[in-house]
Amino acid sequence: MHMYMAAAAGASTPFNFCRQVPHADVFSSWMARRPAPHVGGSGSGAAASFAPTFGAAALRQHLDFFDYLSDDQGGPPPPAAVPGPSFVPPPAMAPVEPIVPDAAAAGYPRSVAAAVVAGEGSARTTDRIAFRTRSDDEILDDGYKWRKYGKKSVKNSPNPRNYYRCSTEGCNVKKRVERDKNDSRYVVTMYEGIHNHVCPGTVYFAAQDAASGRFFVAGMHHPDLN
DNA sequence: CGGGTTTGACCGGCGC
DNA sequence: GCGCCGGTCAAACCCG
Repeated sequence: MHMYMAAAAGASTPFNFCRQVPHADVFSSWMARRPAPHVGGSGSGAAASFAPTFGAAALRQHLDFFDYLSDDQGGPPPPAAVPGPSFVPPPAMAPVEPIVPDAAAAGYPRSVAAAVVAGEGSARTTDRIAFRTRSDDEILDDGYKWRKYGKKSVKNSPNPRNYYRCSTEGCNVKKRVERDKNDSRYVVTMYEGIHNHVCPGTVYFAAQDAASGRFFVAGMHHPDLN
């Protein structure tokens, strides 16, 4: 029999959240509904790896907050696809607003957005994801450490847009945060890139070998909970 | 003193 | 070519 213990250490999380925060269920619900090719340029790995970290329980929490991004016109089309025939939205899941490709939603140059809309994966050079949460606090604690490098007022919006970069050396993940111009109760967050480092504060579970008594890293998730 | 924030300047893409 | 706009830079500043 193994004895498990938690060790404070980093863990390689493929996408941008490494901590279960009140906002995370929004992200995961969105990930579950989102067609994989839009999630990351390298494929569906991000979605597949992310889902176990934020499970069904998370999906059932914090229902009053929302879901997902809006585009600059505020009238995105309905979701084009739902990944996997077996996916069933949790009964209490908050209504999900229509999904549009994140590049278009994030206000990227029209050429890039159009390429993403058209499914031209080669046109994009980074992974981008955007979503919207109802929050008084614009800074959601996603477990990573961010450094603000810019603030800009954007046209047609009364709210400024803030620019953040991952503080970890060598990691060029960025995020933009701004209040929804149509409803300032909501915060629109857009991530760009994949962290290339472990997440500060993520818990590893270590296991002890009964024979030798030695500890070893068993993974990010408690084996009994897998 | 080191690291993060602020903020005006600068730059490049895009539309006209 | 010009102007607008979004994104980034970097110096000054702030804070623990």
